[in-house]
Amino acid sequence: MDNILALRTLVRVADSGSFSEVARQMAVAPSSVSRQVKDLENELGVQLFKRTTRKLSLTEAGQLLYERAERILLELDETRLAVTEGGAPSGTLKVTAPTAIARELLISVLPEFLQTYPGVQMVMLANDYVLDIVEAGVDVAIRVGRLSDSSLKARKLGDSKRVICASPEYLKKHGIPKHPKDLENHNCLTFRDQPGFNIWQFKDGKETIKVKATGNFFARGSDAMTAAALAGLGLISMPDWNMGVELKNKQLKVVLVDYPVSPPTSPVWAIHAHQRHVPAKVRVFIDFLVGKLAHENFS
Amino acid sequence: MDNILALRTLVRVADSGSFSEVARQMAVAPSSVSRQVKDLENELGVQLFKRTTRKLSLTEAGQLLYERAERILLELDETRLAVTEGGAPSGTLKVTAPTAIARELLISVLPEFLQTYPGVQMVMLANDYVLDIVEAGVDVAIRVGRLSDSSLKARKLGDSKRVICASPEYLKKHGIPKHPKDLENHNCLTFRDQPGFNIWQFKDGKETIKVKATGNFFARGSDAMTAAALAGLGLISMPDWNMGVELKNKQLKVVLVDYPVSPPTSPVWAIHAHQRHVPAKVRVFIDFLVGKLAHENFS
DNA sequence: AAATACCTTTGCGATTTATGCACAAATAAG
DNA sequence: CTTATTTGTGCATAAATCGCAAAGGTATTT
Repeated sequence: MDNILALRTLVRVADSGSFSEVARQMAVAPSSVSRQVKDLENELGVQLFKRTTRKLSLTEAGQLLYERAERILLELDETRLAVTEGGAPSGTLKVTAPTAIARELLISVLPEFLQTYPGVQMVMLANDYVLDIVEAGVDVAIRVGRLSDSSLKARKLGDSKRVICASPEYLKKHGIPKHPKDLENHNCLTFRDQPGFNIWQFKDGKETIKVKATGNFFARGSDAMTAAALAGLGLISMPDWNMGVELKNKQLKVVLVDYPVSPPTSPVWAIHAHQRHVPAKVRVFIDFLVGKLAHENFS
Repeated sequence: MDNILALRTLVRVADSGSFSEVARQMAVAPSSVSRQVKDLENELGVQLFKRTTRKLSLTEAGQLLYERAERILLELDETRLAVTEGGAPSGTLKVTAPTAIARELLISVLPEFLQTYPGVQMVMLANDYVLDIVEAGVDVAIRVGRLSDSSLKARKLGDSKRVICASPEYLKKHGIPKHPKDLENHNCLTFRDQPGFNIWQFKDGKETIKVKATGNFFARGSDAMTAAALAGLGLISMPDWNMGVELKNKQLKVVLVDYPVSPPTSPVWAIHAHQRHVPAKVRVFIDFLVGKLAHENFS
């Protein structure tokens, strides 16, 4: 009775009342139908059909098996649908991303994503240290820059540019720098915990321009930096994705657009565990990110 | 997902958390276990286990399938048990028998049978004409004499003797016949619708003695005959199973025991539809009859 | 009554499918 | 670093399945 096909056959035979009819429906030889039922009978040691060559009817045992088999087959089909998600992605999606990107994503794309896929629930882990995604059971991680673990599959979401920007109020008050060298006369907000934190590098054609950024404010953490810039304290040098909203809302303005900050770009990746079968929720999430970020892409 | 064995494997793997362990339990090669799970994953297009070579854990989809598969497998096992009756006979047993035998059986063996097999319910069709047992959906038929349909399986329950008997009162009043010829001076109760109804034949060694039975009462139907004999109207010639109770209770007494009525015996059969798998209820019923009737056998 | 059409079942050859074994890759433990 | 155990893969073999053809049977039709 561990042969589901035989049970399916049994049910169809009971419904149609004919072996041949079922054989035609299932596009198999009538002998195959006959044998499946016979094997079932032999295995159970019970007659399932009363057969006169011209008429079929269920025996008592057959009736019992028919009713139960129908239930079981239904449950099996429901299970298949549930497990394959019926093609529709579902389940809990555990995502980790740097805090800044997490914030950006939360504001810009996640609401629409969750609305598009109602079956998906999301857990967002926003942290700026690298965690073991398989250890933490994370489905998707957003990473910037070089990747380490090759057992993970990565998909590029775009390139992140480091840009120099400030609030319109600040620029109106102190003027807009036209050349990197102008920065030496500006208030440059810097991290203090990075080595070389105050050396800003620019490209001018093939030349590299190094500028020592100085200012009266130091912050730690990208959020604090952004807040300081918003408050008009000075210029900041930040990956553009850290300020997606502010740039879009013109709360911050990019300067020195003709002098790309060096190193020019660093890739942004969506990575996920490399397994044979990528869950639909993961696939569609990354697809969604790629689609959303293709145009309004960190710039 | 139509492979139940794979589902069983999945459940056991999920329970034990090890492919090898399951392989040992099921006495198959570890590769077999691995492949069954892999095939399941491929078929569903979903990863079921997170595998690190040393640890196994269910994925979200795997957990879903595990829970549902467990239910389904349980139902399958229950179904198998229900259909095979767990070896215990059950269901409705449709029996047909000549009215007289039906009466005898009802009184003597059926109560004990039904008590012995609580799962069995009985429908008794008592009638003296031959019906098509497959047509009528009869499980067991009791028949006397020659059998016609060879597509049916028969088992002999015993031999029925035709005997001459009368009530003790009658015999006391008119005397006990010592020789068949004595019957000519007795009141012999006869059927009227059988050809030669009034010629009673006896064996005396190799000789056949024919006696013309005459009397002042004619009846139709064995019950009426028995009733007439009980009332002391005269002697009757009847198959002994027609009067099992009356003979046992000494309400009727057999005479001429040394002169067997000819033809001497006719077999009594239990017949049932000849099918590959005889239902347990049929088997045990016939076994029960044979056992019960082996000794107190129509005599 | 004979013929016809259709259904079920069985044996057999061929194909498909599953299984075990040996070996590789990977990881935890000593 | 070595050892032992576990999972996964190819390959040869064993087992199950399928379709075809033929037989046996039963209604319906001529």
